[in-house]
Amino acid sequence: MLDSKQLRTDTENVMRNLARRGFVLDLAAFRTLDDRRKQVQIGADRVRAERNANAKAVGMAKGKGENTTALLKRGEELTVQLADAEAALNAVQGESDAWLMGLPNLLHDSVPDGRDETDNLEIRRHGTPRSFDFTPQEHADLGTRLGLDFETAGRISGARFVVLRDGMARLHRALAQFMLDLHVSEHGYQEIYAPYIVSGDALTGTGQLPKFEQDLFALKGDRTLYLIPTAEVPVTNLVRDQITTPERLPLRYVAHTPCFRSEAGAAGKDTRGMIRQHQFDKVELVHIVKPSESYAALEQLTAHAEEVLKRLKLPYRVLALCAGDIGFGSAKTYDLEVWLPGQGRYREISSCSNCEAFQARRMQARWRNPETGKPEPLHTLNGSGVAVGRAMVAVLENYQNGDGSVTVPEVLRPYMGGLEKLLPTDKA
RNA sequence: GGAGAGGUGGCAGAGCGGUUUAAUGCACCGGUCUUGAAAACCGGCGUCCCUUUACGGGGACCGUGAGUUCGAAUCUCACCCUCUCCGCCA
Repeated sequence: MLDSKQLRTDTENVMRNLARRGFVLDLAAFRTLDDRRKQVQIGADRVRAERNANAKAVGMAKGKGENTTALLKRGEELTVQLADAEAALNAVQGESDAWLMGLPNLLHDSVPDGRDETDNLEIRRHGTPRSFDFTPQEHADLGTRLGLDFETAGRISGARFVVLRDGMARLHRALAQFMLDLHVSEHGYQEIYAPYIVSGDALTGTGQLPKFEQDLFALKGDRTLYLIPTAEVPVTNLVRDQITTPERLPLRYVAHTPCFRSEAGAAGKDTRGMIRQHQFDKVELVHIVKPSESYAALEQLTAHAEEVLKRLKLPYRVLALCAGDIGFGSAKTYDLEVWLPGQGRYREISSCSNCEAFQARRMQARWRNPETGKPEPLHTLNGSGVAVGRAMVAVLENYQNGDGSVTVPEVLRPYMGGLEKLLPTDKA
């Protein structure tokens, strides 16, 4: 959510900024709506003030034993008037709020111009793609004899699910454990175990609702709950409705959770393999910081995610997403793309965003700024550190051998009982 | 699932239909005193919205939503959450 004061006083700049995303702010509609809201609110406040004064007068008159007939009659009139005024106010306010909730975040000045993913700006590369003396396979082909079982998953759950067996299941677990340990022991994060099912309010706080409901799995029940699409939702909401003292900042959280996405808009994309699933695991990093520190935090968070790939010795590059490709709630985003030899290209494995105050305003997450003495919105950041399923894809493709086996990356061996190689088998 | 208790400002905690629409304490900020600090004393101190150049003024908020009433933190109903006991259970 944008700052409504800024929207009113600095409308031209807000409009220009949003235009960089390709978002057209209907200035005239906003002004009309805002003026009407103001007028209706002033009217309702005035009626309510009179009603309050009248009610108080009734009390005083009764105390003195005076006749109250006229006052009571006036009170009845005012109550009717107030009901009308409040209904009008609720309608306008609702319209205004809905409109405000639908606006994306403002972009940071450093975000490059552009329309779509082809305009994203490469910032740096790390590692050199390995050269093979055989044609590297894609993970889905390579994995069939290693324990990646899409067929069985299809029978149980349908498309875009996977069953992992033996070495694959263990490798998957090892990756998550390794990442978690790195962030907790070396990067100083607090480990969080959080709910995988959340309320609509939590999702509104982080920005998935109301606009992106079609991407979520909703649960049937008396009240609507949702499966989390990312740990960002429960973990960022840890500070909702709180005023955090400055001494506690910055907060750095890490959580390993499954993520559930309906991928409603991705029909036909990446239908083969583990790249795009309805259910996948992710180790998520969240920073809650003072506004003045959020851009330093973004660099730090990104570096923490990169460290995972460095230790796994996976080649990757870092992109600054362009204005047209950046997410709804983010002011600036770096994507990490890992090299996949089977596909012969870099694929997204992490996305690190500074949401500035966008989420904090929606969820009333504040800190008391000692300079002003006032509660002010915090800045929130999140990033994958990293996606477990895609990391596994990257390990399989980069560490594959000509005989169909896969070498276990050194840093993962302690998590796999010292195992050095995953061997193919014909046993299902 | 059954029975009961309860959700009030950063925290604790009173108020249970009006005539101060939130007492009081702690914490916090400023001042007096002091070499300095503490204590004591004095004053200030919630969040959000609207309005005003400013001083100021108005409104909302006592878990959430609806209702009763001229008037609701206070009464009624529903829901959410917390705690205690019982049952079930990993």
